[in-house]
Amino acid sequence: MKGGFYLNFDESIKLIKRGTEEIIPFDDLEKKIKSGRKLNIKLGIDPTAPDLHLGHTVVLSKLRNFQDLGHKVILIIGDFTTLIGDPTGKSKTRPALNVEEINKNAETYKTQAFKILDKEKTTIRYNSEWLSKISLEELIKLSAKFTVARILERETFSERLKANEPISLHEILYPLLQAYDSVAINADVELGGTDQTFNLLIGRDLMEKMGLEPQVCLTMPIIAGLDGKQKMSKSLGNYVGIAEEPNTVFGKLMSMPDELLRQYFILLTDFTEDEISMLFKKYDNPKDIKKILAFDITKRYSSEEDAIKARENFETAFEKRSFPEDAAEYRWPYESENEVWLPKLLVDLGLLKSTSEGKRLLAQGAIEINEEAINDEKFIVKKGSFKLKVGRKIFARVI
RNA sequence: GGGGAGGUACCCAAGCGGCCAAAGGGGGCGGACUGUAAAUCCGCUGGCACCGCCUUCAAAGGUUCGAAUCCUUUCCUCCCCA
Repeated sequence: MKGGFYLNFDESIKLIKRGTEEIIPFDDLEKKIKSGRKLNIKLGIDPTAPDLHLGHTVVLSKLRNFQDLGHKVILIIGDFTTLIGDPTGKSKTRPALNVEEINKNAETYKTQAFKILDKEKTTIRYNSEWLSKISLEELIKLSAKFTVARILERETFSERLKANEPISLHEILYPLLQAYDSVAINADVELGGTDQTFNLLIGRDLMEKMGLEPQVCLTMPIIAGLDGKQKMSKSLGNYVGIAEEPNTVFGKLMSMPDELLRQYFILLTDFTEDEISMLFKKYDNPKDIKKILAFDITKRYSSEEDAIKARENFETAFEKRSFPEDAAEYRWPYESENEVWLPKLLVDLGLLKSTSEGKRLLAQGAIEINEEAINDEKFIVKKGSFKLKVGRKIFARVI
């Protein structure tokens, strides 16, 4: 996996195909690979969501495959297109971001993406570089190459139309601009999730219309989030971020639905199909397989040491339901007060949002101090060191 | 440009002068049960030292003892016609 290596044609194709949803058209990909050229592999990045989650890694890992085969990856930061915001999957128009936010997000993105990509083999471009220079005349000529019907046939738009939801005029330009990126860098292959199929195809179309060798569109499945139903996304809260605490990553993965196990293995790890099948044969309890998955992914984005700790933490906190050794430590947050209403303390420690919530949890017997449930809504805590458990997931040592 | 329908809590959606901190569903959280999860059952779900007070029903004003509900203006969305 690490570093470049040589594979013959069939092996290369096999590596590229693993886990993909569609390659359009597959023949063109074969031709391009056969040519022996160093290919331009494009991925467009939306700088609105700085925190990468496992959903993003699916595509990034595929890019990494291309890098390992010696090709050139070009990440395009959509600093210009973000003025529009990709309408894909959105029922609402997005607010535009300002320059500082975009730059900050792009930086965060880069640091996280290089956990997967080979920095040396990655080129980063900002699409304002060429898009901001397009004149109105050029834009008109560009948009003349596509019909309204063609653009509106896309699901996102047609659904919104049907549902009487708004579509702003500028949103329909988005696919065109993304397509223009492909022209600007002369892409050979563009990657994306299946939700990007339409945009990728428009890129292919435009390249052809402008006399370039059209790009191959390669789509990866969109992985379902921890709820097992909707796609993984930060706004839905069903995500596992790669920069999250090892304990969190491990814990979240352990709470995913069983049905997703196989898919996660294929798209998020390097286990081969055979190895995965072996695991399923070897273990009866999906929990054990999940632990292997959680361990592998935690290790991938943190370290082996962290992964071991996270696994231990999980075992003590959830399997044995005892208090984890390395629970986060918190200092008594007051200078003069030596005792305080418990919900107030929880808020001041940043563990809860409101005292009302704390009061509710108390009423539900969800808060424990030194492993003893507190049921008194008016409970006063005294300064000193103690173990605090709130609900199932929050553990803290107050000192 | 003309006519009509709308904007309610995280989301969908009731309410159309007081009994509304606002039905119902979804989601989330907690408890039970488990394999950690799913499914199921029960409970909670604006804030505040909290049997009371404070801020919420697109925004700003107004009517009223009293407004999410009535009036005015503004902003936003959809539909039909041109």
